[in-house]
Amino acid sequence: MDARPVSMRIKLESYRASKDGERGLANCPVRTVIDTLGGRWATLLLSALAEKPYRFGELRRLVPDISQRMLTQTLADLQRDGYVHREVFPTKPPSVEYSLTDLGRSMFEALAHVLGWAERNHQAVRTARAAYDRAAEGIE
Amino acid sequence: MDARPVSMRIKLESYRASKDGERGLANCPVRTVIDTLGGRWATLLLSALAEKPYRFGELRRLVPDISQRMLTQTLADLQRDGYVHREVFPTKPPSVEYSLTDLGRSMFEALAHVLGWAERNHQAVRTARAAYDRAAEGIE
DNA sequence: CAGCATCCCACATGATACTG
DNA sequence: CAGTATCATGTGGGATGCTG
Repeated sequence: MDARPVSMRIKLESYRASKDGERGLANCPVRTVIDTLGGRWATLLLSALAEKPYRFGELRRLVPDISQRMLTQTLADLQRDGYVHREVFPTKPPSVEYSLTDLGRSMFEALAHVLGWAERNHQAVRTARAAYDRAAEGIE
Repeated sequence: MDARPVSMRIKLESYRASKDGERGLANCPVRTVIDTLGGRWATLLLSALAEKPYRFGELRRLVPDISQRMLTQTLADLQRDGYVHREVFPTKPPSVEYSLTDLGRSMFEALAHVLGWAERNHQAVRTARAAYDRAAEGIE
């Protein structure tokens, strides 16, 4: 019996094409998901929407650093992948509300493990980086 | 009392600087972690190393698509963040073994939730994308 | 065997201006 | 309010050749 915890038994095969004949990483299950989440703003917007639905302008104020272009585009990417629902209210001027779908909530539940880990351990990572950089400094 | 599951209560503040005075996303706890993991090869190499330690050449054969440049660089990034331990054996010619550190194993345990979700749900994501693209097609 | 140095380009992201 | 369009740029990543 495999003594490793379940979480350690992710199969490397999951990174390859799901069907023979498909080449490269285009069809890789993991990359299908990570490519969208790896962007600079996706996890941030997902965290906001996990809290509650928000409108475009509210998100903009919530994340002042994001440009309007990237806010629009990231939301579109998340909607395209089925994580986010976009609802237009034909008021005047119009308002648009964004919310997580069931798929999005399901995915965020998994992602939250990483976000939680990051909250708890980012200092350890920073410390490791500083040590690595200090060691590299001595060599040059 | 907050009825949301623990995983939903990731605080948006975690994305901001950990200390006042630090501006932008440079000091964001989540970005500190995600910036490294978001790359094209990091999760793939971590999955391999979670299985067992590997040498440079073994990793290269395991992941034929990766260029030598990116294999070296990604491993260095992972080592710098403290996820990976690099051990040089002064044989001739030299061999170098890479393995997960305790920090790396801890982090991968969280990451595995996302990888597992991706394995189980990538088809749903692909389906959502196809539907979105089909709808967009009709408009143009 | 396990890298490093160099060149190069596509693409992700930002800045700015305009619109229904 | 919630976008779109356009231009500019930094950098992630590939290709290739060299080295201890």
